[in-house]
Amino acid sequence: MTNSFGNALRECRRAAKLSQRELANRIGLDFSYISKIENGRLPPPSADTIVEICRVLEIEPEELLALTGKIPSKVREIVSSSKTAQEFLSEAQRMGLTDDEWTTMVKSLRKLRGHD
Amino acid sequence: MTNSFGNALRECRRAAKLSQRELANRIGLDFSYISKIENGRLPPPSADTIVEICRVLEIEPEELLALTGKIPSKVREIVSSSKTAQEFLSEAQRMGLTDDEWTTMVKSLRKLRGHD
DNA sequence: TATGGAGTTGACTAACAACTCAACATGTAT
DNA sequence: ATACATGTTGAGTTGTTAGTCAACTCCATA
Repeated sequence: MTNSFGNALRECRRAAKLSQRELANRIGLDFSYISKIENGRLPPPSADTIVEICRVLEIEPEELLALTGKIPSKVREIVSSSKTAQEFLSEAQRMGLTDDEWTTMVKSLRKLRGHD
Repeated sequence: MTNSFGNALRECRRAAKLSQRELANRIGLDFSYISKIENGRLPPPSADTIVEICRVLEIEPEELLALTGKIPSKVREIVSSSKTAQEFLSEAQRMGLTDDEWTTMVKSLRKLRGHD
């Protein structure tokens, strides 16, 4: 529980068969930073960096992000720029949506346009 | 456009008939800080300070908070704790929802349960 | 046994956030 | 004219975020 992010990152990185150096190079970070994060010596990186890491590891960023309590800047942008989006989220918060209900909403979202 | 928060704050403060010094004193801030914020010389204060300001001015903090582009803590909580909620928002971001579409989503949200 | 790849650690830093302090300007009432 | 409340500004402070750099250690294999 103390270092769930670091542990998850290490697992994902190993699953992708990358060394700390390789991963770090592809994002443009110092490899020692990766090491410290994996060992919980430093807190998780910024949301944007997490997204970058996931891009390189070819995994979806949601799980790692959820472990950190951080919100990616793109998402923050829509949330803070659209009044209607805020309304939506306030309502969702008020209702206290379950995971299943969120999943239903994702489906509604996809039905909004023809299904791509 | 450039300084909506500062302008709104100034209006609210004047409506409450408080000087910058009075307002600042009641929160425990330096009055010159209020001045700079009102003039857009400094960015809006922290969310907590905004809430304090609103408490003193006897107004609801939502409007001023919304002007700052900061994510209200309620919303931040759901978004950061639920992987599915993040998935939803990432998808919404990817699709670039219009305001009308967000409104549709709010309706879907309400249909999710019987109408409370 | 030495060469190289992988990981760990301590010390340091640049940029930013959220302010304070001191000095000065301006407007108003006396 | 002056006294005082109010507002503005430049410069500096303190803490946090998100890392870097150089110096190690450990391990496999040629």
